[in-house]
Amino acid sequence: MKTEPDSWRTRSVEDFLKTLYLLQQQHPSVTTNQLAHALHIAPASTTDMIQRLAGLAEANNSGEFSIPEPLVDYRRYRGVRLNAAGERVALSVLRRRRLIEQLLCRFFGYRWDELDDDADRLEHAVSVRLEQRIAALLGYPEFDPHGDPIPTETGDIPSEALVSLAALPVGQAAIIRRVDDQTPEVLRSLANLGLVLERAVRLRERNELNDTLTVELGTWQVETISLRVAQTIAVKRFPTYE
Amino acid sequence: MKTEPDSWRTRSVEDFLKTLYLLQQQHPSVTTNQLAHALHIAPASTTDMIQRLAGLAEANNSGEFSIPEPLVDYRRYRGVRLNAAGERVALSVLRRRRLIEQLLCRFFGYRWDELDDDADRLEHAVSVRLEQRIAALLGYPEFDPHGDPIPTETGDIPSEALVSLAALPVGQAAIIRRVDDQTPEVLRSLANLGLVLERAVRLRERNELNDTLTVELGTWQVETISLRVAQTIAVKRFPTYE
DNA sequence: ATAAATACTTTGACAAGACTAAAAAATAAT
DNA sequence: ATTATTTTTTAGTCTTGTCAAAGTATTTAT
Repeated sequence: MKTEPDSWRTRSVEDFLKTLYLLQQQHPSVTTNQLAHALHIAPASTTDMIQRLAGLAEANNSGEFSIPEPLVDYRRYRGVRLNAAGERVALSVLRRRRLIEQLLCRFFGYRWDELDDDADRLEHAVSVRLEQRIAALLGYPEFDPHGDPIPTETGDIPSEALVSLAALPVGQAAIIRRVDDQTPEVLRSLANLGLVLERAVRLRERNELNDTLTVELGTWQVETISLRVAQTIAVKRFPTYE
Repeated sequence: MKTEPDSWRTRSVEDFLKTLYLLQQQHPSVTTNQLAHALHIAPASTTDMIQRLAGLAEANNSGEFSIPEPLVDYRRYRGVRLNAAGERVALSVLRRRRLIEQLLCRFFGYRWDELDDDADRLEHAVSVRLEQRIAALLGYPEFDPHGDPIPTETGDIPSEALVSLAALPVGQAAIIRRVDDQTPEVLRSLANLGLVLERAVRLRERNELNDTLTVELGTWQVETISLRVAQTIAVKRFPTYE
């Protein structure tokens, strides 16, 4: 009876749990199709995976493939959710991913819009030991290059009281902490405008007519961005500015 | 007609080419069994792979699996060799591998006997871009943590005139440049004795009776090692010492 | 209330990689 | 030179992960 640990944590299982976790942040219950779309696999394959992770593997094609315990709650046609065990796994995957992203930025000069490809590939190749060393080398960072929190080894999630840049009152200063958009083009254009993590900004004007916002950066620079993009920028309110 | 490049460079193909290259350093023509043993796969699987890489894929089970051009010369029952194209690929795999090993040592504090597991996993997950950045971060190193040369991007192999520590005349001083043994236990014990890369040593005595060598390290330290191990230690002769 | 549209599941298939068993070729021994 | 042994190859099978197509369930709109 081989006890080779974690042999069930294949690439596709880890991707699945991570993606499910992220989708759950927005929708309380996640549908097969949402998952299939996010994972770029067919709905049929998604159903397959869900059933395996719910512990209903028997009937299917998928050999034995034993998972130690169910990782999701699932009722057919009714969507799927991570249970406590599944969430633990998802958080550990997310931790590794975000540490890798931070490493690529800080030590290898990647821009925040160039991370996806390489992080995807490394994510499943980094051992626990290397993950720990990366965390140490980076000084145990709490946030990744997009400002997303990096779960700790025990599964705690660092957090700050953040609001959307779009929701800031006019005149209020704040510091950019997180950008939820992942589109490379958007990230690049934000960086070009100077809207990067830890940058202090002040909301100068809200133009409801054409759905734009004008913000001040430093004393002289003034930039205009769309309301839609501003909603994806999470900021920490800051009492004084300049 | 999709031109997705390098989709044929799977993990097993890269491992195969790398291993074949290393075996060729010692034996001019490499047998199926040698490869099977080194790769830890069955001889039958090895034959399969050889035939695919030689461009003889048709008859077999292996779907289409198109390789752009043959990478090995092969005559059945007569062994296999890399051709020029295959050697180029092998060297690029080896470069990536050795850069990774150097990175793990220099930035993540791995000892030279701890590299194998993690390097094996990362080897196939590092993109060309990341490989270039690693090389830059490390200052374009010429040798890996065991002293093996790191091929350049153009496939050149840095070299020095080295001899085995076992072949040194008594009294001769030299600098340790490479250790060919990969066994973790041996590497660890060498490191414990102080026999590490770049360390200066002088051969004090050769004891033919019990096949051992005695070497001086610095002024005071004297250590004894077996002739067998000494043969795997490549050194650069050094005119003066101390 | 029922037809149409949408969402989900099942079935069957395929590809890559690896294995076992048995046949064939090459090498060694008598 | 013939037989025995070893090595290599062939043939067939298994596992994991993927997809397409067709069938079933649920929801929506009229």
